[in-house]
Amino acid sequence: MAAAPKQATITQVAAHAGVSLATVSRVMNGNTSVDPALAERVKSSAATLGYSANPLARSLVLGRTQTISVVVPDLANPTFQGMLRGLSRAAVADGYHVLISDSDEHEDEERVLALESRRRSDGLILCAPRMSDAALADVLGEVAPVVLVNRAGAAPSVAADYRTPLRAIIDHLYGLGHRRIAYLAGSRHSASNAQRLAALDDARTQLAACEIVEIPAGVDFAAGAASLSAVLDSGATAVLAFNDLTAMGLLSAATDRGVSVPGQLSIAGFDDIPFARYTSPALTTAAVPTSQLGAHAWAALRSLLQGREPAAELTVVPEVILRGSTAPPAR
Amino acid sequence: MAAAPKQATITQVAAHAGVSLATVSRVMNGNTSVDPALAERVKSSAATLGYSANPLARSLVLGRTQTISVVVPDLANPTFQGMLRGLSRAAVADGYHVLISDSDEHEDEERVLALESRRRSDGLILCAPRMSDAALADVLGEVAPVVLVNRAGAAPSVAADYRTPLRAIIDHLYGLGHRRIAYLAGSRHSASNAQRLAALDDARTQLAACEIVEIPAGVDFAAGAASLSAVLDSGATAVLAFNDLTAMGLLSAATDRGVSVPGQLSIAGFDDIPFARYTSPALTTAAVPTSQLGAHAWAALRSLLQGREPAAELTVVPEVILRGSTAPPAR
DNA sequence: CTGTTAGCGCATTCAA
DNA sequence: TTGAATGCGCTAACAG
Repeated sequence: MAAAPKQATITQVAAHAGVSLATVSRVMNGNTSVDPALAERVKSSAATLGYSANPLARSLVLGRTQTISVVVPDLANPTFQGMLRGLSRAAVADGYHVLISDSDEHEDEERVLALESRRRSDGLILCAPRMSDAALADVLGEVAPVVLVNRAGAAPSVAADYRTPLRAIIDHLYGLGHRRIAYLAGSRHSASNAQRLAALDDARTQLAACEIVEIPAGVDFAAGAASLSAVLDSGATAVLAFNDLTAMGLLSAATDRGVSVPGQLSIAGFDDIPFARYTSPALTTAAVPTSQLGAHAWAALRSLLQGREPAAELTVVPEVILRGSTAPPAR
Repeated sequence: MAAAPKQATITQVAAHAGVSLATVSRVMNGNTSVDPALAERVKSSAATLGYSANPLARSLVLGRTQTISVVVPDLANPTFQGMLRGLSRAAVADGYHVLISDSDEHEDEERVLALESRRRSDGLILCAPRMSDAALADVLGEVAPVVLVNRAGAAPSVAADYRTPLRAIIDHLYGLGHRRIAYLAGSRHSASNAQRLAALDDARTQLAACEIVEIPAGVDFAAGAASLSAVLDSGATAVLAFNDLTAMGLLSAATDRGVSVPGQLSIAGFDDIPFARYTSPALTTAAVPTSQLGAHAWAALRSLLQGREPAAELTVVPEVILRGSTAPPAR
């Protein structure tokens, strides 16, 4: 039962059809300079023998595998899941296969996996948020063609724009009348952090009398819940959470403590994870189009594979989703 | 920039070291019957040239690719994400690469992808819940060695046990004093459905005066919310939802309608999705160890690849997680 | 212990 | 238009 199914070879088809290997190869590859009658005979033989060319042998002689490799830090991370799906479907639609590697958030593993999987493929899509800039630059040359995801470097990249939608959320809150807003900071090393801080700075300088106080929190539910006291002490009437999980933690803690949302406190998240619409009240957030991000990554890599230079940096802009967790401040 | 990095070949290493191809091959593969001095010279040459064997050429001559393929219906489905991670990490630990295909829930696509990706790998792990038994049986022979996930067939399989934990949840509710329990039915075609119904039947026959009423619902949040009226009309004091999403929908609707949970109604879900612990009250549910399921799938396939026959069917048992959404019935 | 040779299965020159 | 020969890069017989 464990036996590999035996596949017919081109030699067998040639013998069956009474022609040479070359002719079979020509027919299978749609070369027109073959007598129609002969071609038909070959096709029939191929069909009865259930033949199709061995992709390995083909790869070896053609120098391309019709496969791309993808390295992600954690397959269980929702960010990469959507990305991977968009990527996979787009690549499959173009006749490519996808080799994945989960680096388990381990940096040196990232490097090894990238190099190794790249040799079995025609190009690489690299999600390596942890890797140092130096290490990244070092690897990039050895794995070209390569496309980076959510990270800049000496290679084409696709990334989500965090700055624009965060600023849009701030404008939304400001428009509702909020003048003192708290920002629950998450991971400082996150590639998106600089963008978020930039959006905060923009708002501070461009919006009259708009104060934004930064409160260290974290990236998960517990961090959000734990920050409630600090938020209340800050005097803020609205909160920008680092992500939806943090927002939900805060929302949950607020509800437990009898702080009404959005009556006494408005809360906005980021990411639009599937559950964001089901909290009470539903969460205002920004939807990162991860699937689209993956599709773009493939498009960029495909350009590279075809010898064209894609745009150096391609950006997808998350859409702000206004729900019930934000409203005008009390009184 | 799009140029592929040029890799040294075994011929170049041989020339550089002044030996034959065979010797280089022997050294690279750790064959001990090589003069230590020569071996050292070869290694040094390989190092300076940055050589490592072309995996494609190796695959062709060895007849194995050190790669396995995985076909899933939807990469965005949480069930497969954990599975894929467990699988990927386990396979990588054993020096194997993973080729994935997302069939986009399309049955004929499942077949094609399975066949095609299988030819680029040494074995297949197939998640094909939609495929008919006949179509499955048809494919199975052509893709061996193969391991099925969450589905029985003429091949080794790994699956989650839905019956035992569902029964355990029922016992939990019965133990709390509930005697009339509603079951929110989901997808009838689901492979797990028969198991759930079996658990229900077991309970009905083995627990004295225990009524279980079946209410058609669905598999998502909206379906759960929509079933509230039917649940209340049924006179049940506790509910077994098809999955966590359905449970959360019901919980949300109940809260909105002023029905206290677990005071007036106990609710249990299934799956333990990441957010289940963060609802108010937190959800009693059963945690399907998807990552472990993936690791088991790899272990079974590895056995097959090594010529051993693994257990025909390997089962992981979800652990029941008791949280705040279940309690003794009112009064 | 080392080198020579023959494929793995295929695409593609070059002749015919 | 077709067939014979060459090689993609490597491993594994087979000699020496």
